[in-house]
This record gives sequence, C-alpha cells and structure tokens, in this order.
Amino acid sequence: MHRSAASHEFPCQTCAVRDQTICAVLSDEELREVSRITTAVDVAKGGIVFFEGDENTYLFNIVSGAVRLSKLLSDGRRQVTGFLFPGDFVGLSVADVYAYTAEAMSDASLCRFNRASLIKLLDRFPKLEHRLLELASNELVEAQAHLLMLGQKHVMEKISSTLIHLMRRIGQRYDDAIVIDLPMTRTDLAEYAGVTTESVSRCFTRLRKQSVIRLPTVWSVHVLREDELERLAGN
Amino acid sequence: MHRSAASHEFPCQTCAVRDQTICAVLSDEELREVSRITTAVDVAKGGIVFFEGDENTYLFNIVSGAVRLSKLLSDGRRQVTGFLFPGDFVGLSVADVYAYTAEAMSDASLCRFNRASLIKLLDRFPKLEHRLLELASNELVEAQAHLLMLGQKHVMEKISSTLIHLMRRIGQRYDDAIVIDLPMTRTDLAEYAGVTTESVSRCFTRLRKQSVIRLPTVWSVHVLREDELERLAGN
DNA sequence: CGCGCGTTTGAACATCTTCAAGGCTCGTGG
DNA sequence: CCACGAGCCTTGAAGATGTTCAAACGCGCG
Repeated sequence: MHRSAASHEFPCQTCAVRDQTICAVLSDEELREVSRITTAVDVAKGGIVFFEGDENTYLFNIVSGAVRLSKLLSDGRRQVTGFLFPGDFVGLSVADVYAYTAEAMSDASLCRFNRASLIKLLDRFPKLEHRLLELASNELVEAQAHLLMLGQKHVMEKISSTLIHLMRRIGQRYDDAIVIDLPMTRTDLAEYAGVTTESVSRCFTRLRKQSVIRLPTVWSVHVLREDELERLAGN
Repeated sequence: MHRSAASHEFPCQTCAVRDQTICAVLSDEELREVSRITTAVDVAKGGIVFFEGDENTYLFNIVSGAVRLSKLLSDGRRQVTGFLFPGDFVGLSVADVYAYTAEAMSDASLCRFNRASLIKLLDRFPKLEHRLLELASNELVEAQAHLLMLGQKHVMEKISSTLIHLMRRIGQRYDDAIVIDLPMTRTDLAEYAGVTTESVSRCFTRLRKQSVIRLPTVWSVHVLREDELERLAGN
C-alpha cells in the first residue's frame, strides 16, 4: 500500500489512488515525470469540473469525492451518463471539446493533467497509451450496458440495475448488508436511469417494503438481498 | 483513390476502405505487415459475425455491407447499440469476450484481424494503438449521445435523431433530398431508439405527412427538410 | 399468382409521468 | 440550544405518452 520515498520526494508518491487509474502502469521513475504535468485541484460540492463544449485542455483523475457526468438538452432535460469515484479517469476525448459536463457531487480532490503534455508523453510511454485504450474500452462496455438499461428496461429494473452498479463500485460489505453511501440526490439517480425522481422514490419504497433494501437515512442504502435485487434488475 | 502495386501485390492494396478505419494511419510498408494477420470474410444477410459472450479472438473491419450491434436481455428484449457501415471497426475490447452481438443486416464483406496478433503489432506500430484510442474515443462520444437520446427524448425526437444519425453516415445528397437507403428493418430501428416498431411506423407516417421526409419504398427515406428534422430531434 | 414477412393503422390499455401537497432533514441564525 | 426555513424526498391522484393487441395491407419472392 505505502511506498517509502526512494530519493527525492514528489507529489504522486503519496497519492491515494496511485495504484489505480492510468498511473498504475507506470514505474516510480515514469511517475515522477508524469507528476510534472499534474496539478492537485479541489472542487467543492456542486462545483463544476468542466462544461460540455468547453475546450478540452485538461484531463482529470478523481482522487477523492464523487463526480457526475451529464449531457443537456436545450430545454433542460439532463441525462447523467456516469458517476465517477476515486480512481476514475475523466476527460478523454479525441475532439478538442468536452462531450459532457462534469460536476462534483461532494467535495472532491482531483489530479489535473495538461492534455497537450499528456499526449506528448504518450509517445515516450506506450504503456500509458495502452492503459488509456484499456480504460476507454472499459468505459465503452459500461456505456453499452447503460444503453441496454435506458432503452429496454422498466422502471423497477432500471433502479435495481443502478443500485447494483453503485453497490459494485462503492458498496461496503458488512455482515448482514452491503452499504452504499449515496453522494447523489434522487434527481441524479433519476437522470442516470432515465426516469423521474418520483419513480426513483416509489421504487426505493417498494424495495424497502419487500426487504430487499433498508434505508436508514436518505443517503444510505443497505442492500439486504443481493440476489433478489439482481433478479429485479432484469438482464 | 487508387494505388498502383509498387512491388509485390498484397490484398490490402485493393481494399475499398483502405483510407479509412485503422489502416488509414499505416504506410504501405506497415500495411503489408498488417495484411498478414487479416483474412477476408463474407457474411450473408442475417448471418452472425460474433455473439455476445463469445471469446474475443477476432476484430473486424467492415469492408462492405451493414452490421448491427446489439445486446440481449434474458427475456428477449434487445437493444441495438449501433449500426456499422463500410470503414467501421468492431470488436475492440479489453475483456476476452465480446460485450455485444454483431449480425449482418445485408450481405457483408469483412476484414478479420487476429486479436492476439494485432495486439502484438501494437508494440511495433504505436501509431496503430493511437488510432485505436482515437476510434474508441469517438465511439464513446457517440454512445453518450445515444444515452441522452434513450434516456431523455420522446418518441418523435428519438426517431428524428436516429434518421439524422443515419443521414450523416450513409445519406446521399441529391438536388432535392438526402437519400437514405435503409439496410435495417423497422424493428432494428425501434430497438436502436428504444421504442416499438409501431412507434417507428407512426413517426415515419407523421414525418411523411408533414413533408419532412418522403418514403418512395419501405427501404428508402428521402429527407426533404433537414432543418425541420433537426428541430424535431430535440437537442 | 399466391403466400409470407414486414409494415401500417386503429383502438384499448398500461406504465410512467405530471401535478400537487405534505413531510423530513439539515443548516442557519437568533 | 432551539426555532425556522429551504431544499429534498415521499406519497397520492389524475393524466398523457407510448405500448400492446389485433387486423389489414403491401411488397417481394418463389
């Protein structure tokens, strides 16, 4: 887990997500170089990381906190395309503008990469480009599962699927339940699942009454029957 | 457009999509090497290229014809995640199984790459890996637009968006209209847009009655008023 | 020419949304 | 420390959009 400072100190050495995301494939020596093009950035809850359409000058690693990705329609309808957590990487694009908006759902600390500099580094570190391709491929697989959910599933299946997704990513296993601490509102969940907030609420209530989940507080979901949730998710 | 055989002949030289897809970034010399790991494959209309869950041993370039990508739910509901046309590349995945099924909507000829061999080539041709990342990024942007459509748009907006998408990809501009020759059924379109075939039909009829499109045959859409279609698509 | 598949159209129906109101929670300020 | 207010969540009832079910049509192919 922890690495002792070999020679000179550099910021990435103490990074909490050092062994995840794109940096995982780099040696200490290489990481030292990458650290030169990064800046630590803090974003307060509700703050904007970048807007859809903004010039793509930075890429980000989530170090702590949670980030919401979304796309807007002109009349205000919003689709949340993804929830990001520590270790996730965001901003990858071949176009020179961001294709979606990124906002902090909780206070978050990010590691900001200069895009032009990172692209230059790719020539010298093919491993890094390989890693980016890996990440993009994984995102693609996730996006396709999301498409299936949005296009074909019923409300209850959507909410169950969404809970399973969050459970896998940020759920903490306890004796009797898997605990999900939600950093997002019901509206965020609704916009991720392509339903209304009221529908999210009603599904949560139904799941609670069926003892599939517990809701100690509004921001905490305890999954009691994973198998049943899985069944309700369709697939 | 055409290249004369410089020295020894090799299959890729006469490839119709030589200047597109992943091969576009390769020199003649490099292309010659790549050609060693490829095989020409023909798939008849309705035939399977690969199944979701199959071991991912090949990647494909569409040379001619049209291919449908889709994911299935256990009860048979299907989400079409994409339509592929000449020049498109398919099969990219970091996992060792395909995440979706690929089927030919018309007689198609494909260029098949051995995955393991291609991955080996990436080390020697970083340009190729860069190109793959570029393709994956573009697919990601497309997927996100698709998510927005499936999650937030109304039926008419979905169908209009789908038509615009097809128009941009395979539409042919004439004096008075942009002609789309549809290789897919109404069901395919429905499963792409996350609606029923009946809804597709009703939207087509409404668009026709409003003179936004013409339907000379069931398989041909003439877009008469691009701006109006754009407006109906939402965004 | 006739059969079959895919498409179109209509009418009934269901799911999910919309609209409305009330409640809970948390943060703020007295 | 408690009271108050704003924002978010929940719940109910009415309503609308899109689906389901059913039937007829039309085009292409044998």
